[in-house]
Amino acid sequence: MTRVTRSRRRDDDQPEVGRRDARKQRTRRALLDAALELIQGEQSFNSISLREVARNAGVVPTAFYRHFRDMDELGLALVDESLRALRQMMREARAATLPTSHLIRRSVRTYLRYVQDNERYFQFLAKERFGGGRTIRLSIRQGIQLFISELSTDLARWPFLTKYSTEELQMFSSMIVNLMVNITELLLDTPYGDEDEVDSLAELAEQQILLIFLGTGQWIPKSERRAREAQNAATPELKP
Amino acid sequence: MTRVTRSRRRDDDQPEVGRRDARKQRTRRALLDAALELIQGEQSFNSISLREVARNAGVVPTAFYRHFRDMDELGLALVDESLRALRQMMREARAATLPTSHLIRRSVRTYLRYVQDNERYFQFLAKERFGGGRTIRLSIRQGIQLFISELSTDLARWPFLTKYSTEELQMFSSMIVNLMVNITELLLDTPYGDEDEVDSLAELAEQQILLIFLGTGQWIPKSERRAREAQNAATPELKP
DNA sequence: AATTTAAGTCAACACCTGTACACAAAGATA
DNA sequence: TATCTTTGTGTACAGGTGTTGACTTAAATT
Repeated sequence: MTRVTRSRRRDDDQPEVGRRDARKQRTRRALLDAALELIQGEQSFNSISLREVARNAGVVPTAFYRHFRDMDELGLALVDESLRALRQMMREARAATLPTSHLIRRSVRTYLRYVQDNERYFQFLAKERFGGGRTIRLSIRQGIQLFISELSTDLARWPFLTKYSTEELQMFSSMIVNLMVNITELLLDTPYGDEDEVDSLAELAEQQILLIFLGTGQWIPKSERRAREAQNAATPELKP
Repeated sequence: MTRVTRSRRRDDDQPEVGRRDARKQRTRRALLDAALELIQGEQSFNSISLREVARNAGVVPTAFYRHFRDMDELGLALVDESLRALRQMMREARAATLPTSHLIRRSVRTYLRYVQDNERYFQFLAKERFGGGRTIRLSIRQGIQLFISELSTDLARWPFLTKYSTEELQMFSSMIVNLMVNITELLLDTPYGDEDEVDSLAELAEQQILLIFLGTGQWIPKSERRAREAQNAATPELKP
């Protein structure tokens, strides 16, 4: 019972462009948008129903199944979409090369602006990072881990960080990324258009990142630590 | 139509101890426990139903209303319970006074141990911090802010931090607390009993906290910054 | 001992949910 | 043009949901 009649679908994964597929993509988009909109108003992704999504997309419930097997699959599609958009933005942000302090300032500002412009996606990510099902949670965390790795390789190119192992650089990066995640989540709960609040959040982020860099300046690389261990305390000590 | 018949309830808020109230407290507890248990298995708080909670507590749905107006009220009770327990634990942890590095190590270890022992509460907090309704979200954030303030006043007593303003100390504290929140959320997703993973998480937390303290050692206090501004750059600069 | 109070039960309601199935319409294929 | 394929519709069902009101039962109060 193998399928003999082959449709015009080609073997490569290029998007279809027929009039019918255009229509399909349009309602698929409508479903995704409906879900995002409902998440903003409602509580979380798994407290909205398939019927609600369909209704909000102007489509009958059963039509939903033409696009997604169930709500989980739609959720995964949203994760993918959100992270893909974010990654592209970060790639653009890294294009510019500037002196350190300006680079921090600029990166933070453009990132926060981006979050504001794509609020719906970040609301979704923030809520599902821990609230969602296991698969969704894991794919979000995996996405964040990817950002940490990318930032890590960027840091490796900075002159005053070359002496550190990749493991150490990963730690520095993860602190910065986590810090930004935190700021993001604060930003999402500030009423839209409150530019003063956004400014102070940006300033806070800059200061926190700066503090971390100041810390790295004093951090004793793992490679050097052994030598000092012989005559000194085990862990790098604070200067009182 | 003021109520004339007064029950034996006294005006102070001491807990009642009658046989009937004992019974009431018992099923109230059963409801809270049922909710916590369901949250662990299910997705999030707002995807579990009143009937489920009642059923899981061995009680008929309508009995629920004798204890909580609706699920939101139960949610708030859970927030309160979770944070109250945590605060008490932190108070105990601060009791011991030890040299700096040992104090960090000890605090981190006992905290993580506590999280493991009260996993259900922290699961709930992590999931509802962003996934829940507005009131629950806010009361959780307010609770976290309280920890930041308490840590901040503790830091103020440390000799090498006395030169900083309360605002700056708040920033340091918030970084440490947020860092620990992050570690907590990682801990919650490690399978129970994997002590090696717990150990490496503890070590990671210690290193990150240490890095922040190293940063504070290089941080130029706001009070001194003005004097340097005259002849130097605006923000404290990195030594390359 | 008589009465009041309150925790828990029972049955019922109107509503919403996910999904199955048969069908209509229109684009794609032959 | 005739046939096949696919997207979306309509109907229907079994089950779960929050909330109601009138009830039992036992402890607390008088």
